[in-house]
Amino acid sequence: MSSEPDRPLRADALRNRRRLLLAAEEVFAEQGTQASTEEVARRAGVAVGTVFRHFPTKADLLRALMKGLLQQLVDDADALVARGDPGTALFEFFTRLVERTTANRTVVSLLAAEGIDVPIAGALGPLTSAVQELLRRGQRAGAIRAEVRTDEVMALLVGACQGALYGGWSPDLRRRTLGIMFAGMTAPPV
Amino acid sequence: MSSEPDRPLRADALRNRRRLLLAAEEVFAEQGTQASTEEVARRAGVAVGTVFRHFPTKADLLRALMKGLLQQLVDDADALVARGDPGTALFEFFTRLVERTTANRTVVSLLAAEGIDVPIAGALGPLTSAVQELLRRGQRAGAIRAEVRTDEVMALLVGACQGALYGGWSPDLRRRTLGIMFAGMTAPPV
Amino acid sequence: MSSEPDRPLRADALRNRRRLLLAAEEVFAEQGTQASTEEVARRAGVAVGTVFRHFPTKADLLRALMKGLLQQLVDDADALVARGDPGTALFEFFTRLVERTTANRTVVSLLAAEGIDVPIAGALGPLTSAVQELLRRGQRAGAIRAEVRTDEVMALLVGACQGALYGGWSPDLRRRTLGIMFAGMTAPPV
Amino acid sequence: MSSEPDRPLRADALRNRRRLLLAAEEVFAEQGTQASTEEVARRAGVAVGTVFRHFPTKADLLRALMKGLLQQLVDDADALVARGDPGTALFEFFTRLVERTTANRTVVSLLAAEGIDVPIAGALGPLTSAVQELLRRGQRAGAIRAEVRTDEVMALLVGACQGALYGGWSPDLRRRTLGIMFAGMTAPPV
DNA sequence: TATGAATGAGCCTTCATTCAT
DNA sequence: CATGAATGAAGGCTCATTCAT
Repeated sequence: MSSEPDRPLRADALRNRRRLLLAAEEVFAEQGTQASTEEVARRAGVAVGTVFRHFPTKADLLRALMKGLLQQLVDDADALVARGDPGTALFEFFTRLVERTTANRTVVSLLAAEGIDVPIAGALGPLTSAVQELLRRGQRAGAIRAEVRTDEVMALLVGACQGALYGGWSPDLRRRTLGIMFAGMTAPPV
Repeated sequence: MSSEPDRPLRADALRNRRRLLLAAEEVFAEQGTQASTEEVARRAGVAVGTVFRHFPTKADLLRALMKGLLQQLVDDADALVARGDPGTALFEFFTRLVERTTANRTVVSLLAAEGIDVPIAGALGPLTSAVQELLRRGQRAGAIRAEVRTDEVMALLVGACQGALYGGWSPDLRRRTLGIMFAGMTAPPV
Repeated sequence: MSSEPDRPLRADALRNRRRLLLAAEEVFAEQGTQASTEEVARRAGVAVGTVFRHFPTKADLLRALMKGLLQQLVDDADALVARGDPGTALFEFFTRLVERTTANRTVVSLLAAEGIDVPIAGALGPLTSAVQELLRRGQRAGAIRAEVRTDEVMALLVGACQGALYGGWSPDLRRRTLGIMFAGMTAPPV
Repeated sequence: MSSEPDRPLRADALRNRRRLLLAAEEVFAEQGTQASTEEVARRAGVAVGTVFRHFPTKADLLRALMKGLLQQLVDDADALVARGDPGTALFEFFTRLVERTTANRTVVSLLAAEGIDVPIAGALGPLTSAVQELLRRGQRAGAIRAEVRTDEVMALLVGACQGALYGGWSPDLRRRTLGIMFAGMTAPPV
């Protein structure tokens, strides 16, 4: 599910790797990316050395984490492509993502991670593709204006997540704020 | 302009205070709030001790910086309230703010500052008031839907800034993304 | 002998812990409790981080040191209780303690440590008990007056150590000064 | 009264000097000699620069303070020499000094000042002379044994002060502890 | 391979002392 | 002379990373 290793690992090593990613997600979600590696190790029930054996650098750990999280998003989007109502699938995706972000700051925290030079643009590729497909279907279904492009949608997506995170949106505020974004994608431009 | 001191200072002290805030803005904009106080001092051309004489704590420096930056935003908004076209003033404000953020990550970096317990909600008060006025006028001018509330607008504002910052919006992308937000505020909801 | 760790440690860690306490005793004895942690590390031949791994705070190090030193005193007193001549054991204890203090200001320096909130009164408990027993035996042997109480004896003990430390008592002066204290405990009051 | 300056001073400078010594006594009594020079200045109602104009070094300030305090003790002792009951004057002096110390840690704090290399032994000279005289008279009056020497008495004095300071002697404990010292000076040795 | 102790650069902050105003 | 801002050397402590066990 989350971020496969580069090469086959012994069963216990693989288990540790998974535990670590889970623990890291928790810890960074709670405390931001400044949380210490020690804390991640503690939460995973291993020693620091183990963290560094699996991820030679804190940045590597963050990268792996992000890769896994992005994959989940892609899977989510793909599922909506496959089974969702074309007219609302994109909006549904937005809503879910923001909901998740509100409760879990990891994705955004990672996007915002200042010290880690993850080639985000590149890593975002697969997610962008999935969103593109959702967008295309929404447009075909007549629910979204034809001129809307994928990069705007991605921009809105990131903005919504960040805004939700640092603004602490309530469910109601979230609904109304996204409502405006959705209306903007539907209606003719100003 | 930016964050007045609590008490009258000698000419040289005042000059240093200003230099410090300027340097801090630069440094934190470039490196995020984790940049060292030492670096701020170096950039300002003073010794560390001087930073701490003016701002007893790093958090105090960040607070002062934020206060000044917010004040600039409020002034900007107030000017638009006084002299702008009611129908577009709010949108104009959005655009300017995002433009500035794209080039200067400080505001956003501060909003996102995790370690600093700035009473952001409180400090945002005056800005919120100014935005509220811009919104009200836009609504009176018939350019913005009546149901749109201030908190959604603030949410969009923060989201736009954050998105622009971490997404690295080009001028074109910025125009289109904000265009969707504006359309959403103008048009009837989905 | 001196201040056991809370939990089992690896051989090398234990060795370092001991080295640290030894170095700390030396350093604080020479320079007082204001000596830097860095200096303690240097003397112990380790890096600062190691000091803080063993003792999260300078105060913790001082506490541990004091605990160990007090334990030595208690052991010393207990030995005199078990094997000493009841009539002179208490005086013997006084003499030994002061002798040691003259050469090693640590105990006193710690007692006087102003910044460290060691619950001295509490920590002194076991020592007080041992002294009490020495006193009782001295009284039973008819060598010390019945009215003398433990707290006076402790007060004299502390005073003697402090006096010896800051006065730099010579062996002869020490003998005569303690002689007066002992005479005071033996003879009827003025 | 307390520590005259080396050369004549302007009226205001003299006033400041006195204020400073008073403030320093207060501050160091409360917080020990580690209290900051800034705090002394604040308490005296002057700027730091003024402190350093009068006392080029913190150590100089402490030295001056001590000189003044010692002078008070000497005056006290001299008064007892002149007007006290020979048989009890020395004991009276002990009691007063310890009483004062219990409430005011300055003298002792200074004696214990680790960083300041005051030639205490030398500075103690006049006090020693006065004590010597008190002792001599006590011995002539038959109240103190002939073999007791001045240095023992000084040693007991310092010990009593230090003990009282760090032990926090209650009035009762003080009486009993000094009682033993006095008995020891009166009675024949063990 | 896992452990967890050791390392050491770097951070924030304090404070005696100097010096421009 | 007084003022109080500036200096800069420490000091305590953290934490990513390395390495002996």
